[in-house]
Amino acid sequence: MANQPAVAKTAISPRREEDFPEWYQQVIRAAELADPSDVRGCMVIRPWGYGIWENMQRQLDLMFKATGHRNAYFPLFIPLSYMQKEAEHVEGFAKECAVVTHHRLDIGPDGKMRPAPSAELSEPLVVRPTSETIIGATYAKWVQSYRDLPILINQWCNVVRWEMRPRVFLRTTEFLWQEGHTVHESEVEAREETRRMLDVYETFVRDHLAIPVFSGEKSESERFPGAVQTLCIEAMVQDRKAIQAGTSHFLGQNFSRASGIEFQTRDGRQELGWTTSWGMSTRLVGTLIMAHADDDGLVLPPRIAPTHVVIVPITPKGETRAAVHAAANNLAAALRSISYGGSPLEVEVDQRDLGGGVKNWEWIKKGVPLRVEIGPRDLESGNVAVTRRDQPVKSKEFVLANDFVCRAIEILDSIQHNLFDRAKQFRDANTRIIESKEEFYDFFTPKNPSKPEIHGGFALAHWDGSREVEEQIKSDLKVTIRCIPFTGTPERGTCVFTGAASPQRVVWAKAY
RNA sequence: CGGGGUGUAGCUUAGCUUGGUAGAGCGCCUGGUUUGGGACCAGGAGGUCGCAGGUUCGAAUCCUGUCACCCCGACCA
Repeated sequence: MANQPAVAKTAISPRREEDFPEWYQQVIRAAELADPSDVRGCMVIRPWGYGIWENMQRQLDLMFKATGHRNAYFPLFIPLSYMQKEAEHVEGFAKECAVVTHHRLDIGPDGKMRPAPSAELSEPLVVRPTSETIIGATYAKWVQSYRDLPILINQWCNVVRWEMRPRVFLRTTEFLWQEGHTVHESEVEAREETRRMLDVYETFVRDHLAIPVFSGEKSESERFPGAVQTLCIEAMVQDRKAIQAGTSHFLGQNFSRASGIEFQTRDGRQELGWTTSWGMSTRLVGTLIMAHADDDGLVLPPRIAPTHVVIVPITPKGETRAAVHAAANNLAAALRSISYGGSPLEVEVDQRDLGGGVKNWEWIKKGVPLRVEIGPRDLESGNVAVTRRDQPVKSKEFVLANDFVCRAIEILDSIQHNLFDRAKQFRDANTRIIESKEEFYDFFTPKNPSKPEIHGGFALAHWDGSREVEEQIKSDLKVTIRCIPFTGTPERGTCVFTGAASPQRVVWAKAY
């Protein structure tokens, strides 16, 4: 007998605990979500990954429409002068802007193509890192009266931020996102909008991505450049780091002032509009991966999966092949007639002439919620073998095909809830109330500094509100305040670092 | 932009010290046996060894330059 390996073979290597960043890359590769591109910092989003993004878009779009928003599209290019309009905004984005300076190529003296010196733009164009400025300039033309308000617009588009250290989905130079931009008559209304859209994100991430979040406000140092207030939702992924899953900004009158969004009020005065902006991006795909995937690959919450059920026909003998395929297709048809989350169940029959094991493992790595095998033995019994992706790989269950059809939605819902519960349990287990500086430093210091193990988590600790403390902690531990959480009953206390008064606990963590 | 490292087939890589113009595993293709946990047998395709120059009869190997990428620091959805 050969030696049993110490740990079961996993589809993804290394495992999460061995090397989390490398595991993440391998999951993306194994699940065929995306490829790194020849252009540094950019990615090719493959159909399986794009399918997930499309489902995110579809669901969020419904939610935006339901809260009164409409889609529009604004230019990719922003005149350089627009970027200068809001001082903090310029400072925040200047270091990561791609700039277009020419509008033609020609052949240079060395015989190679180059931007034609004769075709230099009189004013350089910035590829949008976000669209506040150009949308603001447009809104300034649209708004004259309080009757023109509110303006509630969203756009789906790509943006470019020239990042030093790209990582697929998490931090790419070009990424896809959604940016909402609204103008309101009053501060109260704009603040309500800011909070409403954060709640939309929280609901979406909880109910569709099965990820629990802390929602709250950013500290001043983490605020969006130019915003008065930045709200966010913060998730914990499996290496216990925090990741911002969505943000909503109350911009006050800063961008209105910069862009000249002015309107006549009900009592005849001229007033600046109150604006908001809010966004979430393809980063959520990365968040989803790091939140739920395991050592065998991706694990998709059913509500966001491009395919809910994959049927794998097992056809060992030639004479039963046709009958097995027919049974598989019948089952698929029955399942497709069921509605799930407002549209038909997505069912794939994998008829490729490959071994059952090979096919199964491919779907495991892609994270399909339910796998169903139909083989010759099932033709008479009417059974199918069902495996849930949230259960161990070999936990196959034989059930009557008809029963499975009846219970499919129930099982998917059960997977959805199980993934959420699992993620919440993980987060709660790694969220610690911390009362002293020593405890805090201990929590965020790995046992093995040369090759840090997965450690830390969320620390709920009192903070005196000073920027100095934030900077000290960041430089000592790379830990930052992820948010000042919304809480019904703030618990007063004293800062664990300075002993000064603290109005409430804040969430600290290492972050992506 | 500072410090360190690496470039050989789609991926992981051997060979480099001691020059003799490429080998493996996985993947891919063909045929067959298979198919209910990643199968097997046989055959096959794929590399101007990052790029440019130099030394040499001869360079993946030695020298010079250059480019790219990775890791660690400052920035970030």
